[in-house]
Amino acid sequence: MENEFVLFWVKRCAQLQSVQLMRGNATTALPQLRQSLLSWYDQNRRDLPWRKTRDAYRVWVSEIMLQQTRVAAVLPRYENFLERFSSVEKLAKAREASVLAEWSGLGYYRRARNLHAAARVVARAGAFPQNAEAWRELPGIGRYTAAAVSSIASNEPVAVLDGNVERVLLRLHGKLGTSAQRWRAAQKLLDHTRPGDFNQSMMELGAMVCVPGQPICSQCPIQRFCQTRGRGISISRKPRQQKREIAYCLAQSNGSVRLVRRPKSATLMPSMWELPHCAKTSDSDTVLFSIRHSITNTDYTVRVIQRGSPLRTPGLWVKAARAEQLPLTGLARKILCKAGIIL
DNA sequence: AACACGGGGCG
DNA sequence: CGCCCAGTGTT
Repeated sequence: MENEFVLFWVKRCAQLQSVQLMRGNATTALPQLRQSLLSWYDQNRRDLPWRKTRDAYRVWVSEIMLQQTRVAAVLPRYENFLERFSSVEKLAKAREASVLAEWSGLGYYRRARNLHAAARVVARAGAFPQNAEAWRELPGIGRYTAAAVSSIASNEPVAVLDGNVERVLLRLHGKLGTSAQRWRAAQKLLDHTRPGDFNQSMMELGAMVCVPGQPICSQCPIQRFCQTRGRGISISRKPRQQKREIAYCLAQSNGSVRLVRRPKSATLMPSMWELPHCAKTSDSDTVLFSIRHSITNTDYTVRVIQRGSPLRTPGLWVKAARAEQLPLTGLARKILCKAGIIL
């Protein structure tokens, strides 16, 4: 009886706090929300390699890699990259082709080019930018990444807004305003004592609990403050994937493979290496294997062809060991791996 | 505000 | 095989 009475008041207070939060005059609910989220994060956060450090360079590299890219895809590549380019000075001194080769398969290669160019700026300056506004001036660093790096590495109280945070905000408040309003909402929520952890806790919540599709509200630490609590709030869909077919030639000889370099002027993956295209096939050609490769909104079915007649293919003969060090496109790497030519 | 830019995982 | 994920820079 007494327990029920207490429970009633706990719920009642939660309701009142939620209302206050929604109306924006909420000075009591906000600290509790922050505390709940941070406690949850402390106990449930995934043990990711970039969370073991607050080193600006390492945080920076992780944020660039994680742009538009899943954690699972970054995981096997992050440590390798940092081993190869162990400091911002080392990265600055490297050739762009080496950086691209290490990035091969991660996609959005402009990220790697910008990271490299920015490393040269930082190395020349002799110091990392000291706040988000300064980070923002480097190529490849937009508003999100500047806030992420600065809050995590330097505890600057500046909020991040990415797809995860937007989804959390949408469900928490039941609506999403304009872009400017979203940034303000995120900033208003931010915990100023632990800004880096708070930012990560918002993104972690979006990734693990407040997921796209059906959120797992039973596990949500801020359910009490949430306006929607799992009621059908979702983000609009993307356009369908187009299907296309394409063929490449796989020509081998004496431990070498035929490769072509994309034009420097190409819009897509300039200067990177791939297999020669196979425009048309003859009866003597063999389909070694087919693989799927999906890029943005195009879903490719790729046939890998071995020429029956010794047709002249463009490109250069490249030793297998050498090919591995080239900036290969993800697809080229995938084909060479599947053919057993590289690892 | 719209578009271009890669690639992988899941069922 | 269909479906899902989400920052930066340019126009």
